[in-house]
Amino acid sequence: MVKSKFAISIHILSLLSLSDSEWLSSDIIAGSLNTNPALVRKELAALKEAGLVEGKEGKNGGSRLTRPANNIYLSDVFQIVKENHIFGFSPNLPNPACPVGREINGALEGLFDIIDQAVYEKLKSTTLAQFSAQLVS
Amino acid sequence: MVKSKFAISIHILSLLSLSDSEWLSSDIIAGSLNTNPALVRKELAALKEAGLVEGKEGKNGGSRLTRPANNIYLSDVFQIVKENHIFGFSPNLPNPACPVGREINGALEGLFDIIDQAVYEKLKSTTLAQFSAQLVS
DNA sequence: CCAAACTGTAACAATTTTAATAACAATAAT
DNA sequence: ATTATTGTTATTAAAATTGTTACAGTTTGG
Repeated sequence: MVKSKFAISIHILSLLSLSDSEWLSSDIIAGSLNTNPALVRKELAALKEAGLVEGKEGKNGGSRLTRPANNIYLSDVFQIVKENHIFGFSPNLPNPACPVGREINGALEGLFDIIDQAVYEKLKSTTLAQFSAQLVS
Repeated sequence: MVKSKFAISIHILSLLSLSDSEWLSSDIIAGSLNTNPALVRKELAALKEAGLVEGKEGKNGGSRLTRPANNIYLSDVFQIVKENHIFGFSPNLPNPACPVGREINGALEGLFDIIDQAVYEKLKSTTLAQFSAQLVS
């Protein structure tokens, strides 16, 4: 996973969640994130592909949630942005002539699956509505 | 956290755990990891600073565990290599003129602490001895 | 005591990953 | 028609990570 994708997606979704069904442009969102609209659209593309967000092209277009924020779990977001395990493997293939080198990645894979699952379960206990409510108190 | 540090440290510690109190050189360890001895020594430096490993300089020197592998928890390793949160923040400071931008990082910080803690607890349930035993079955 | 085998550490180079930017066709509103 | 906006691709720039080299300092064994 690209480390910061989760934070960026949560930020975007929080804005959409609080904008009350308005179409929000990538320009406005980029302003809050202090980044580039094209970057925001790339992130939005993933959220749209996953069905969490819908887009409207053309003038006065933008993005909005497809379902209420209290029906979106932070674990859903994790699942969307998660491309790899949270922990990474060593960049080089370990030495297969060594017993440890031969077996380590398989063992790590099993461990990493367990960790990913634990994070998923933890994130399942918070909805986007609960999270974004903190931001306007 | 540098993503792959955990995997590399676990690999090193597994080798030390299975080498039965012998001093293991960074050259041997690098051979199993298929990387450079200097890189291994850098990782070892962190493990030594944390008191998990001790080094012996000079000829026939090397590294070994300071305590039995069944008294080392994978959570100990996590704590050593973890420099930041598992999840990262967006690289830019969010816009403080936006209510969401102003509050988001604080809210994320709280969430990230919870996630780190969940991972820590999960890793606490496995010892280095249990992990490395899988590698030689 | 000397040569050899190590560690520990710093500095630097190379590579890879990530983020930023630019560009533009397509679409919709006014 | 003109303007605002998405969706997408390509490219450049920046940052992070990994690899490499070098060498002083420490032990061991002959």
